Amino acid sequence: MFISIDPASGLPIYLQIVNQIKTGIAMGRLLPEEPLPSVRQLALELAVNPNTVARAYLDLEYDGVIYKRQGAGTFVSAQGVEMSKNERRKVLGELIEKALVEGVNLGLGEKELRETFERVLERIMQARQAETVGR
Amino acid sequence: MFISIDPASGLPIYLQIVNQIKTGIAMGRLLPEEPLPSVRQLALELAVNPNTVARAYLDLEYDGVIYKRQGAGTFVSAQGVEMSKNERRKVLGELIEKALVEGVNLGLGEKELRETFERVLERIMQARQAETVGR
DNA sequence: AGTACTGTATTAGTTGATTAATACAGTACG
DNA sequence: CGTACTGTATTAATCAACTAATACAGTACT
Repeated sequence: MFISIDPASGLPIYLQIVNQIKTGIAMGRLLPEEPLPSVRQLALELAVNPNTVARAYLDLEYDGVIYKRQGAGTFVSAQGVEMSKNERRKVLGELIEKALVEGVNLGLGEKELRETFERVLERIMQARQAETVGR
Repeated sequence: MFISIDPASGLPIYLQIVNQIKTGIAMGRLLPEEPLPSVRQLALELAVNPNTVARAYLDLEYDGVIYKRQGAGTFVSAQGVEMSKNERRKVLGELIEKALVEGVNLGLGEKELRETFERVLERIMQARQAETVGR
């Protein structure tokens, strides 16, 4: 697995797991229906209590990006967020606003904000395509 | 003052203050060198301990968006973040990545991501211009 | 100088988040 | 059917975040 914990990060372990898995899915490194490591397996690998991993998986399930089947394991969802498109746009809008407010207060101009956005978007989209092509 | 606290928000009071002031500055509702309400005044208004407001102001000062002068009060900085442009882009990039990862996992496509970004950016830029023109 | 305003420091109480130990319960599959 | 794997529940310890009470210290301004 590609997950690594940084004890000095200050961010709770379970959130580090959540973030990295979310990023992995968004980047296409984890494809729909692909199994995640079992709670125990990942816990062992990260030298962490199984409950901590379970907590991360719980969050991810709540967000709809993974699903679980007792005895079988945990899997990446196939794009199944039960939210209206408007709600999803609202959530996204708030996160983008947060980023832009920060950017403006850092003294960055409209052009730089656009450039940074494009750069990040391109990177994500290219990563996704590279992954979905290779399998 | 335009700040309002939502006790049910879950977000700490001091962070609600920080966010709203940052947004206010980014939107141009608060202009450089403009004074903020005193710690006591805002605390009274929000029915909150002065230290809570002070804590918010401390964060804002650390981020460089305000500065304080004993006896005189607290003021909006004039774009004074001491960070290289590269560092600032990195910070912004991380926040945008976070937003985009979330957006992708919500099932939004490239087009919708762009649209949402443009919508939010336009809103901020227009607000800024409206404010800076009116004074 | 004195009064009334600024922000600051100290201390302490409360609460919730985080993680872990450990024991439980359900499913796969030889 | 039983063993070995899944995830789950319970409980508890620890720690840090948050907020408040209260007292302190510096500046403005008449």
